[in-house]
Amino acid sequence: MRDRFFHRSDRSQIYTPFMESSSNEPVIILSGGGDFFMKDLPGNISVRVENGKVVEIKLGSDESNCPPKVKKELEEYFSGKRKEFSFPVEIRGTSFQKKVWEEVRKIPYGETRTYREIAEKLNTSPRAVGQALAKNPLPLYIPCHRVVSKRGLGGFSAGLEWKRFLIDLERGSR
DNA sequence: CACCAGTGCTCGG
DNA sequence: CCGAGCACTGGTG
Repeated sequence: MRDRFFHRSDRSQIYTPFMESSSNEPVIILSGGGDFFMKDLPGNISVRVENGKVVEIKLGSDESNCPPKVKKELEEYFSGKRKEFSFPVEIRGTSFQKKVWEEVRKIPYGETRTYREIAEKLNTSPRAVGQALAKNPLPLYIPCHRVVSKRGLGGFSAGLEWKRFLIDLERGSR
């Protein structure tokens, strides 16, 4: 059986069975494309898989073809039926970034914390937390949209529209 | 050393 | 109450 996965540089087909790849080749799996997900998402999404694990989720990317397991979980999440993900991931970052991301993963669905609150738990500064979150390779899975500034929303790499959307989604007002 | 997805403070509307 | 300016912050390349 052949699936269609893509190199970042070269979008020609490469075959790698999802979750079973033995090669070390970086593989890109893309999703989105119009009605692939719910119609009112702020944008499409792409997912990158290497050696059977999701290593990058990109909001606002407009390509196509996502592994079925991941697609299913994302669609459930976006329709409000799923609160956590079970697909395999590999989290890549510095040790500090991993600490921040781990802490952020503890924030319950539908709740938010401030950058300062996260910083205090880790004995660091809000600024450093923001900087680590800006590098989050797995938005949604590492729910950085649940971290807001003390006054307003704070920032979001994929755009504040996404951040608002995700917070509203989890609040159930959607 | 110069960036930053932050925060608290101080002014002036 | 709001916004602009400013100092301070701590990890990163």
